[in-house]
Amino acid sequence: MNNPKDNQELNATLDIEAIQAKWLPIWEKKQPFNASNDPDDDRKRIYVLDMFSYPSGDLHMGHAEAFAIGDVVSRYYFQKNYNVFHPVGWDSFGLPAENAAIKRGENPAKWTYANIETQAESFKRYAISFDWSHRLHTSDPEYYKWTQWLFLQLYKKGLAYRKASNVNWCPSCQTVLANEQVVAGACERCSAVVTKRELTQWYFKITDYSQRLLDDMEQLEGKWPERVLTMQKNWIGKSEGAYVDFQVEGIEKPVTVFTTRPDTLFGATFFVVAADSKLAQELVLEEKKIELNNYIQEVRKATDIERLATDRPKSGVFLGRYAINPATQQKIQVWASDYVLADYGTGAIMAVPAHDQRDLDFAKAFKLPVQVVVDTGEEDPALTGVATPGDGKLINSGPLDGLDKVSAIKKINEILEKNKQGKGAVNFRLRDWLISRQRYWGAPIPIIHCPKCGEVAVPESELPVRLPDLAGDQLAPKGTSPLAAATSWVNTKCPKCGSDAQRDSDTMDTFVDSSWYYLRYPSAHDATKAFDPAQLKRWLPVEQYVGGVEHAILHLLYSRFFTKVLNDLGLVDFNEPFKALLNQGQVILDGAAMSKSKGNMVDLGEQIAEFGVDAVRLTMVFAGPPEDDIDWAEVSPGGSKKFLARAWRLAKDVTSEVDEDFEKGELSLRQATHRTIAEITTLIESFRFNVVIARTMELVNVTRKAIDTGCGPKDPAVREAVEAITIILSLFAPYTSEEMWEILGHKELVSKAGWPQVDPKLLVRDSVVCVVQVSGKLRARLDVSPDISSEELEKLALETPNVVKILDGKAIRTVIVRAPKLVNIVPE
RNA sequence: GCCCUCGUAGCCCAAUCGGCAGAGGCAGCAGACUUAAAAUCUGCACAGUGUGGGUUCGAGUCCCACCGAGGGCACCA
Repeated sequence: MNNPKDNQELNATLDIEAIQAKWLPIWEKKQPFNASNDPDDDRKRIYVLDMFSYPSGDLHMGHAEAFAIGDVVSRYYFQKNYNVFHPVGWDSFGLPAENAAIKRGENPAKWTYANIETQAESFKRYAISFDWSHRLHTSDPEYYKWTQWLFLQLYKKGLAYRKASNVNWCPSCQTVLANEQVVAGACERCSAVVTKRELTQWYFKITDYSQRLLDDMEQLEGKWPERVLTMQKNWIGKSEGAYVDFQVEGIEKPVTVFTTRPDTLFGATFFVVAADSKLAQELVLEEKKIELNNYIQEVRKATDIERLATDRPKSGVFLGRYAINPATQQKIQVWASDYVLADYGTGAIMAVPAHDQRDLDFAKAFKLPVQVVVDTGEEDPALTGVATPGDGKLINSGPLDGLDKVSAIKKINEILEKNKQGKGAVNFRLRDWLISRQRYWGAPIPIIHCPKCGEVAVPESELPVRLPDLAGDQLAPKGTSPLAAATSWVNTKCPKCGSDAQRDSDTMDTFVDSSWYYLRYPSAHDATKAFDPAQLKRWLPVEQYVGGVEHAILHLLYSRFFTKVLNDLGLVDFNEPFKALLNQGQVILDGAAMSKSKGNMVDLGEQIAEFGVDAVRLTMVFAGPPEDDIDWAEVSPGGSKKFLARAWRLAKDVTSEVDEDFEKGELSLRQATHRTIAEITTLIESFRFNVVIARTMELVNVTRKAIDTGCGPKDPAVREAVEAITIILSLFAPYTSEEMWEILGHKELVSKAGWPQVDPKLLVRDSVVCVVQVSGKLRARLDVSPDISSEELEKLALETPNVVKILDGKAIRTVIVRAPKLVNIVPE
């Protein structure tokens, strides 16, 4: 069809390097993605946010996936002519910078800000549709000033406090960790085995918000991944039950326990307190003290991982004392054991071995009595060694006899309350958030310790409390904060009384920084306040948040907590920060997470050099549903590259003029185009981007055929199809689509093109295929009008030759008609 | 141990309400173009949906059991 010269021209390959070099400076100059703050701009507004980056080096494959996915959402709303706010920033405090600084003998700022610059350049090259004018870094004093200010607001409300406690200690990071940062007994960051230390630390009182953190999830239902909501629910861990008071012989005040099974009170045959609790020390008889303390020593030696092993035999010490079961008036032994936790409930339990496996294991180990009080129909736990925690009829329980679990709980709670021996109660697994860290590269806690006045808040006018300029060995971990050794910084005057005082030398967990950054973005450079209420009104809450599931119970829980606190303080007028959440998966290789130590890293820069930015982005989004992991060994960036070149060639083939009247175009291609647009619109809004791309590929194939063997390159329908393809591709492949848009003769950027309008007339089909089944088996296909009546369709189906043959004169029991798509004939 | 999600072609993945198992891609094969290769274009083949039951006119889709994979929680009383 074409002479060889033309052929060469038509098969020209897309020079990716060249178009990247061509468009990057143009975008840089035009900044097409800045949000409008014009009060008269009445377009719909939308805040699209990606979880910000930690500047540990250049961008990697994980960033490439997450930001490619977030960018589809952002660019889609730009095309829909929304006023989109899609800001960028860095979570730039944290340990990796500090460790690098120690190695290099520098201040962490140097490494941090160099990495930020590298990532910023990479983000630009990767063509993420950011509004760069609101850029922030959490390690800037202009930012952490407000982190400190927020700490003080919480402090004033009694939501930031200091207490001595047995805390998680990471021996490798040389700092304490929050509960959320301990994963299966190991440090979330470095995987070192976490140990316990008795230390005085700062906490945020997140437990005050347990119930609300649960209740408000109702707003997120359906808009956050189910998995994340479940994880948060589990983490908050609400248990309903009762407090029950036990008298202990020789002790004045009763000891209270928390139980979820007050109905089994008559089966409580012994009593256990946490070995490492104060309570154990109060209850232990003098002559048992040495034994108890030896035991505690033993327990302390065990790591969390050993402690958590479920097959570990129960251990404990009899404290020499007896408690009185308030229901049976029986004397029961009081023991101390490490299977009871000091910081959950009251640190003491009533043990019901018949109906709780842990208690039964303990009873077996120390030959304590077992009393069945619920008849579950199962065998006697004392004989089988298997506790029966299920529901059944209460027995051996006086007034509770014959009741089921729910009624028994209700009744015993009434009795306890009447006798002032207890009451119904709720307990949560969630612990307060430990926020102090014994490291340098974080926001200093704005508190001064005065020998006369005690804890004194740094006056707001003196914020920020800047970090002193330390470097290299000065930052080396010593088990206490490096700031403590910076004497000229630590030593100060008490703001209240003026006497010699010392600054708090701990810094805040970096999760504090990230708990409010989304509030800072709209007024990122406002030096007078943390965030601007007018701007918050304009943009918040975040409409669509995009990020990894690894933050399900860290950043996402903390941010929800912060928002609720600020809501209570009257500083924000919403109580959930992120209306919708999209979790992207990980990029893995050969079924395993990529890691430097395994040496199976895929380098993003190399992938981009080989396939181009667009092909890498397209591959990330086409690989599968966004939340699935992408195994880079199983996907084909080469295929993406080929597809993009194929699409680009379409643009080159179009020979009609820019202002073509599409109405004059060939009908079947127009219908295909409009059907694709209609379908893609709903697919994008449900995040099914892989299917969007598949549909686009289909349209490319159809258009190719139309050009080569159909209506030809000059038909207006071809231009319409290629323009639609170009605009759709602009969500995934910014460079290729920009180039295509220009080839098509447009002067504006493709990001300003606007989402193509669907003409409903073109969605109507003049005939559809109707499936005719006999007993559910496909027997014929009919071409029918889409608005055919059921009666007519049934008649047509019954007349179909093949159907007549299959039925063979048999009587018909029923005919199911789903006009116009299906008829199912069921013979007797 | 408890809870959740998922098992569709050699591979990655599609399949509104239960209604023709296949849209798209990778890999494969064949052809066209080419001196040849690459590139490009065209065409082809491949599974009956992890297994066993059940509900239904009809099940990839709903229910039950089992197997397998992934994830979460895990001495939280």
